[in-house]
Amino acid sequence: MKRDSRLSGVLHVLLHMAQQPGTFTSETLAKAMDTNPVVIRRIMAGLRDLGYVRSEKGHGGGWTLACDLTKVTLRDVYTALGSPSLLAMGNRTEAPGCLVEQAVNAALDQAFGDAQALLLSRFGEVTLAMLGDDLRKRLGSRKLQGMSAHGA
Amino acid sequence: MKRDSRLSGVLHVLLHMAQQPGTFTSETLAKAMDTNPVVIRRIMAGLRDLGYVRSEKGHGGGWTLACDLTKVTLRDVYTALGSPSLLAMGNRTEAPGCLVEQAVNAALDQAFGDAQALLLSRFGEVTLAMLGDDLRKRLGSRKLQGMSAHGA
DNA sequence: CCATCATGTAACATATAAAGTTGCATGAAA
DNA sequence: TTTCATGCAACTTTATATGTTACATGATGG
Repeated sequence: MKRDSRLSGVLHVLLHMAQQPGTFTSETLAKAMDTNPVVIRRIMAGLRDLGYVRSEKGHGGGWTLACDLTKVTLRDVYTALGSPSLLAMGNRTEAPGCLVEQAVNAALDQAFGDAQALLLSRFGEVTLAMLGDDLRKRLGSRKLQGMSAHGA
Repeated sequence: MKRDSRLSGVLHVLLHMAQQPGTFTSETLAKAMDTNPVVIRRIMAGLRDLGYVRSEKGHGGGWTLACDLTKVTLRDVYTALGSPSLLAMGNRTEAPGCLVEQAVNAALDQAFGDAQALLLSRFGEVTLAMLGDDLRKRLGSRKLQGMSAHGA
């Protein structure tokens, strides 16, 4: 399966925006992420609907942060993306008539459920502000070497 | 992403075989699983290479179990499949130059790593024999209703 | 009012990986 | 030597994330 990197992508966008106040166009963000503006709008749509960011059209328009970064967790962002499936593996058949399959599903579902719960729990423990703090640390040590955030 | 059901599938096959001694052709197993014989051979190849099952050609040939079901865990089976990726999500870019991306990756990798470790650990706790026991329980209660393993 | 800018969205194209299918080679048994 | 079964390569199909194009919508500045 192709790995889903939307969560990674949207966090990257949010963290970039958190680095300085103001509005950012999809094109600006897309360039920083080396992707297409439409992709930015796509992954941001859910966040807008939930009020974490705002978007405005026309001159001077673009995206702005509209939430308390200390309150929004990775889990909130994940939910805003529509809670895409976390696991690459699944049951061959859901609700099978075959008892053998039922036994297999029961065993796997147990493990899958635990892993999903753990992931969501971890996501819930990390706020965007924490990511920003970590980033500032990285920026600090990098600045000592005279390099920028995107530096080679 | 399309969900990988090979682990589910191969466990189904093994559990079917464990229900009665003897050899099973790929075609027989494929019919029970409602799939193609080549798919069976494909998902069984790794298990054969590791000695968990044997395959023989020609008249009377087919697949036979060749392991102690109390010793082989779901993790062993997973490994035999080639340890396919467990998570549906991943980082947008591995080893990025962008510090923002590095911060995002660090946070996600933590959660992803924990979830993977938990899954592997759970897999390691469940043997094929345990699956068989669970299946027998299910068969028992179903028999009281006059139904077979595949019965609708 | 209108030209410009930016988002919103649909539609289409591409990439990747699992699952299914076909064809044939290999080898064992009757 | 015919039949049966696996081994395997190559191809098709399907699903999904990602990328791209085109155009509608609406806001701003002239």
